Amino acid sequence: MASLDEIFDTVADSRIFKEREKLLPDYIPDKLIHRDKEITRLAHTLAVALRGERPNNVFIYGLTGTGKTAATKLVLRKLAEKAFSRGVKLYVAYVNVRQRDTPYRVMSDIAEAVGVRVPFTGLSTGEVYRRFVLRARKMRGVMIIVLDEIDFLVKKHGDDILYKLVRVNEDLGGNFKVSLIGITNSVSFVENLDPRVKSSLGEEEIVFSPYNAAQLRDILEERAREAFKPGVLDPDVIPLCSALAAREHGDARRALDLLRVAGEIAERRGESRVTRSHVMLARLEIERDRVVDVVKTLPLHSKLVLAAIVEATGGGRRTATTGEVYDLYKQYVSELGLEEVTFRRVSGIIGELDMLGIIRARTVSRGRYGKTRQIELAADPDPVVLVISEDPIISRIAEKLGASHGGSDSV
DNA sequence: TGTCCACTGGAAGGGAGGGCTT
DNA sequence: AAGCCCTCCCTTCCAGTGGACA
Repeated sequence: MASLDEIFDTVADSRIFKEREKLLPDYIPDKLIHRDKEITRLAHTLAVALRGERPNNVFIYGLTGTGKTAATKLVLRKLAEKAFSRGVKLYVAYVNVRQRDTPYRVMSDIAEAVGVRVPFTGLSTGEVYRRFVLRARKMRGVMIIVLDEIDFLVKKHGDDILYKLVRVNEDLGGNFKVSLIGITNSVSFVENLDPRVKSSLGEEEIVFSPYNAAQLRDILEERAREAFKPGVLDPDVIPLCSALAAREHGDARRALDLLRVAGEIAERRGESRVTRSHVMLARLEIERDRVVDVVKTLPLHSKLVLAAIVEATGGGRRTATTGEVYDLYKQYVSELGLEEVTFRRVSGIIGELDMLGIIRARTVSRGRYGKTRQIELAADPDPVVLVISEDPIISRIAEKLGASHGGSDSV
């Protein structure tokens, strides 16, 4: 174990990083390579705001890590600077709808962007909207509202709020104009929108296609130049990160994460170069952290269902059905002296765990033997069991779990 | 060819816990 | 304090459903 002194010194006098922040997901460089076309398009569309006109609403499509958010933020940042220097009133509300996942929270963020203070609960969504409109009517200027990952909102809460926002200008008089940018990685969700919302939001559409491995390499090289000290990266590190990320539909964020975490691992070990093996370790560490984060925040019964899945699948060695999982779950619950949730709920929880990528559940029909889901563990069972055993209420059964899968298939 | 299993997945609603306004 | 409203987790009810089997 290194002494604290040593830890602080190795990090403070990093041999690896020059500016690690340049690899963080929220860092947006001044130039995004391989996205010139898209950025130009968006800039042209939004530029009319500088004349005080309302830009067309824009719909932006593209898979995760294709630069949609970064490009949008970049253009808006520059636009805001330009507006400021020209004395044009421009307001921007950026809302990530996955994090702010209710109509109420979305609406409060929008209201706060024009200076309306709203409590985080207690009001109706309609009231927040009314206050926003009241304030906005007294203002002049252009407002651009970005709804990132908009599909999440619609999936959970329908398109009522979009319908309202799309028509907000009718409530505003003429001095304050609102335009919307919707960002989504799901093309299919657009089909289910109210046709009026669809046509209004889609006044302009921009598609971000995935990066290929060569483009990812360019991006990483550019960023690595700023982030790392010269010469610390082994020559095959960037190609490896790009190749791994390209395999996952050209996700640049993923590639940057790999590179950053690989560097962090090298640094932690006090090594002076980043190698292939650091990248492979980074891959495991990233996945592990994700699993830990997700499982930690699960409600009690979801953890229990997950525990049941771990046991029913023998720590990921076989598949299990919903019925098997439910039986085990019931056992745990009675052992712990808790009340059980219904079958329907367990089925719902299984669906949620699938969405979170902790398990994979395929519905299959076994003919005479009914229709069920075939459930397999998608995550490494070790971190799952670890986190579950940290929950004071259920740690007792987690001990059994640890024994049952035995850590035999650990990393 | 129809039956029937073991579920799925949609819909509606409830109530606890939070916090607002008046 | 009363009266609302919101979110989260959950319940109840129920109409499907793919395909092995008789």
